[in-house]
Amino acid sequence: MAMIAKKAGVGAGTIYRYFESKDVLIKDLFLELEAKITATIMDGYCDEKHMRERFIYLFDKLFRYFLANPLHFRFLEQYYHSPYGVALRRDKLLDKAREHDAFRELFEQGIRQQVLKDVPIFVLAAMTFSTIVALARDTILGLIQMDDALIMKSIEACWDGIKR
Amino acid sequence: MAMIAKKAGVGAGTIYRYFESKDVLIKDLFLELEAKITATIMDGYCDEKHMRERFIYLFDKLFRYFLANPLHFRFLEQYYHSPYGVALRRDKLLDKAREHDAFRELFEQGIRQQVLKDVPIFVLAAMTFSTIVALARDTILGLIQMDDALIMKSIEACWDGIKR
Amino acid sequence: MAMIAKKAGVGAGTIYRYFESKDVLIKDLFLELEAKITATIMDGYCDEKHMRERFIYLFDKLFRYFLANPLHFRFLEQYYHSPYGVALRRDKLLDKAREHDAFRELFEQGIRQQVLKDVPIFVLAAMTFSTIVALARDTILGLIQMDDALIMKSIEACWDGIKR
Amino acid sequence: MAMIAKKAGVGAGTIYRYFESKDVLIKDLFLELEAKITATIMDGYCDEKHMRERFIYLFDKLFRYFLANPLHFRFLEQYYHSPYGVALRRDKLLDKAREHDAFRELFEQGIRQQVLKDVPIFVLAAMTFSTIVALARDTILGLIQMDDALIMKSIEACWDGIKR
DNA sequence: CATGAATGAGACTTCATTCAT
DNA sequence: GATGAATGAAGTCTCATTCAT
Repeated sequence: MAMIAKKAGVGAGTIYRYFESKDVLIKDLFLELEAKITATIMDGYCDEKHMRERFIYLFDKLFRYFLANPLHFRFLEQYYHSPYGVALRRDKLLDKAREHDAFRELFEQGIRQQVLKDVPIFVLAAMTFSTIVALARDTILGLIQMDDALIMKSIEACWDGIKR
Repeated sequence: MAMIAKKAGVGAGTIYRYFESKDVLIKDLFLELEAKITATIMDGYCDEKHMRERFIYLFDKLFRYFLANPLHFRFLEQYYHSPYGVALRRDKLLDKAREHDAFRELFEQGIRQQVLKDVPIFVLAAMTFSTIVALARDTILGLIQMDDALIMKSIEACWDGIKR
Repeated sequence: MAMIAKKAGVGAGTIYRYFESKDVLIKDLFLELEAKITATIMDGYCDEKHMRERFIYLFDKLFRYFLANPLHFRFLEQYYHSPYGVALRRDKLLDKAREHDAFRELFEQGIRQQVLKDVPIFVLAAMTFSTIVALARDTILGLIQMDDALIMKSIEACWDGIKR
Repeated sequence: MAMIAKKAGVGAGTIYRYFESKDVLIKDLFLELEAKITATIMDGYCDEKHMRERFIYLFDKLFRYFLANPLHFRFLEQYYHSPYGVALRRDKLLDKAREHDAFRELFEQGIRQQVLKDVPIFVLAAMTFSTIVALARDTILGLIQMDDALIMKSIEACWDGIKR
C-alpha cells in the first residue's frame, strides 16, 4: 500500500478514501481489468461466423492482449492463484455469475452442435485457456518467443484438441 | 519458519543449520518433491510402448499423483508462480538443466517421428501440462469432479491437440 | 469527527467553524448537557421543604434522568474519566466555578444545621453521587434491574450514610 | 505498545512473545493486579471479628492500597470503564466468577444476620466501593486531602449507609 | 461560509533471522 | 550442535485536522 500511495503521488491514507481496504482495492482492480479485457476481446467479434473461426478470433485477441499488457497479465495471474481467484472461479463454475460470456457460449454451442467433444465445459476451458495463458506467461517472461505463425499454430492445436 | 520449526519439533534457529534461509529451504523442498514425483511417475514406465500409450501413461500418473497429494500440488503451484519458479523454468527451457526427462524425450521423439505437430516443445508442454494442472487444481479445490473416464478423455483430448 | 459531520449532515471541515477542535467540541457538549440536566433536575425543586425530602427529590430526578437518557449518561461518564473531567472537578472543588448548585447548597446547609455529618462536602458528594452513578451505570448496562421501590431504598440508604 | 516496549527496554515485537495482543496484555495485567490487591487486603483479615470491624478493616486496607499505588488505581479505573470491565462485571454479577470474595461474603452474611439493609448486594457494593473509589481518585488527583481520621469517618459513614 | 479530498503521524502486529547460552 | 528469546523493519489501517475550491 505504501508503494502504491507513493507511485500515485498521494499520502498513505488517501487510498482508503477510494478503497475500503487492500483486498477491496485488489478486487476492484481485477473487476476493472476483466471488464476492459472483455471489451477488447469482444470488439469486432462476429457471432455468426463459423465456430472455428470465432474460436481462433477470441483466443488470438486474448493472447495478443496479454502480450501487449504484460502488467495486466501478471496481475491477473496472481489474482487467479490467490484466495480471491478461487472464490471467483467457484462462483463462475457454479453458474452464479453467468452474464454474457462469449467463451462459455462458444463451448456450449459447440457441444450442442456436436462440433466439440462431449466433455464438461471446464475441460474445454482448461485445455484452451490454460494453454494460452501458459504460453503468454513464458513469452512475457522472455523464456520463449512466439511469432504470429506460432501463435496461430498453437491456437489451432488447441482447437484440434477440443474438436470432435 | 516458526510453524515449520514447531511441526519439526526443533527450535526456530535449528532450521538455519540445515537451510541457509527460507528461500533455500523452499527451493530444496521443491527439488525433493520434484524428484519424488519423477520417481513415482517413471515407475512402471515402459520406453518401448507406442507413443500415445506412453503419453497417456505419464499424464495419467501425474494427474493421479496430484489428486493423491494435494498438499504437494499446492506447494508446486505456488512455487511455479513465484520468482523461484520463473528462474527454474528459465533454466529448463534454456536447456541448462537437461536431465533425464521422460516428457521432453517423448515430445522430441514424437516430433522427430512426425507423430506430433512440428511446433516447439514448449507449445506441446503448455498444451498438456497446463491442461492437466488446471484440471487437477480445480478438482482439488472441489470446484469440479473428475472420474476415471473423464480423466482419460481429457488426456486423450490433449493428445488429439498435439498429435499431427 | 467524520461520523459526527455525517450525522450532522455537514462537511467534515464545517465542524471546525463552530468548534476549535475535537476537544473543545467535547467540552462544549458537556457544558450544554450539564446545563440541561441541571435545568431538568431543578424543575419542581422546592427550596423550602424538609432537607431529607429535597435530597431524595434531587437524587431521584437525577437517577431517572440517567435511565431516561443513557447516551447522555455514557457521555458524561466518559467525560468525567477523561483528562477534561479531572480539570473540571479540580475547578469545582477548588471553588473556582461556584455557580448555583443545589447539591452543594444542600450539603452545606445540612452541615450547618447539624443534620448531616460534619465531614468535608466532597465526602458527602462521593457517598451520594458515586453511588447513584454506579447504580445507574449498571442498570443501563443491563447488569442489574432497579424498580421504583429499589431506587427509593437506595437513595434513602445514601441519606442514612450522610445524615448525622 | 511502542511506549511499553521502550519503557521495558525491548524491541517492539518482543511484547508479543509474552502477550498475544494488546488486549490480552491489558487483561493479564488486570488479573495480576486484582490478585495482588486481593492478597494485600486479605492479609491479616479475621473472619471471626465483628462485622462492622471487618467491614472497616477491608475498606481501610483497600483505600490505603489505592493511595499507596496510584498507578495501579488509575489502571484499574480505566479497565473497569472499558468494554473489558463491563464484561467482567457482568460475569461477576451473574455469579459466573464466584470464587472466594470477602466483600461479597460479608454483604451476604450481613443481610442474613439482619445487620445490613435488605437490599440486593449490588446496592451495598455500589454504596461502598464507589464511594471509596471516588474518594481515592480525587485524593490521588490531588483534588482533595484525606487524613487517617477522615478516611475512618468516611468508611464509617458508608457503614451507616448500609447498616440496618 | 461550506466543502470534502488529502494528509501523515502513529497505532497494532508479523516474521525471517540472529546470537548468547 | 541446538535453542528460543529478542529483534526491528515493514505491513495495513485510522483519524483529527487542513486548505484549495
